Amino acid sequence: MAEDYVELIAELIESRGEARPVEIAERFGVKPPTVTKNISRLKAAGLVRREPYRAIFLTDAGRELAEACRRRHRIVVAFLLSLGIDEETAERDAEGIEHHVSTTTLEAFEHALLQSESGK
Amino acid sequence: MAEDYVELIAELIESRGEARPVEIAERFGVKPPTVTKNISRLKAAGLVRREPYRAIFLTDAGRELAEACRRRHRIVVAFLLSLGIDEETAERDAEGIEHHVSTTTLEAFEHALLQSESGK
DNA sequence: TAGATAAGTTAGCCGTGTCTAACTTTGGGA
DNA sequence: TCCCAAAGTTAGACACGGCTAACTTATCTA
Ligand SMILES: [Mn+2]
Ligand SMILES: [Mn+2]
Ligand SMILES: [Mn+2]
Ligand SMILES: [Mn+2]
Repeated sequence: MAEDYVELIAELIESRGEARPVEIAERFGVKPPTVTKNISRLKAAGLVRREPYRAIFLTDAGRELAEACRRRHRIVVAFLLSLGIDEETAERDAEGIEHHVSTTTLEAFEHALLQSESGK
Repeated sequence: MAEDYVELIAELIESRGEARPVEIAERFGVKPPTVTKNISRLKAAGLVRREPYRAIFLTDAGRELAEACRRRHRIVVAFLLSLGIDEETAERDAEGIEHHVSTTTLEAFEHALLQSESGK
């Protein structure tokens, strides 16, 4: 869960300028109290900094995790697309697959990606 | 959870002749009470048939699910192996990835597998 | 500069999946 | 045959991630 949250928070800060619980709730298809509770857990885990009723910020640890997750996400999606899978499905499946891809497998995906690009 | 359980149960019945909670607990690295509770849930879901203190059997629905899962598992592992990933990692990652692979993606994996075989 | 409305939180519930401690049943060997 | 160790179950606890209902805070607008 933490991974998806910090990833989204980083994206919201980048695109909207700030990360707000409403947006998070909408994107995850979840109700606001669920977001409140999960953000508290992220805060307890030291990934997020925030005061009640205000926007959400990432700590250094949170930002690092977010970057790693976003990179991994992009690689998994690109890899699935390179297999000829449609964008809709690639995006949806990647959202689950990304959390189970070891460094080894991620590297294999990157390598295969390079191959498919050169052979295009 | 159900998917991993019926998969293992089918494998144990095939190899050992019967599926016993101890074995399941060991394979999943979980304690016996956890298995008891989860088996109850499988029974409630109509995937498993069983009386207390006896071996576990799959219902028709359970057997069908198990077959689908085992097939999907094999394809995901074979696909990862075809990428040059070591068996250890392929098996471990597949165990998580399999639950997030749509039919579309599974077919893409199969297709890529055929390509890699012909191009070997 | 109020309200009204939107956003956010709190409290309390639920199901899942895990655990430990303590109990019961089963089945094989003396 | 009977007893004991292994297998299995029950009870009760906990964390996670979801929900609704009800409340509080912030903000925008008339
Ligand atoms: Mn994800
Ligand atoms: Mn993602
Ligand atoms: Mn699995
Ligand atoms: Mn599997």
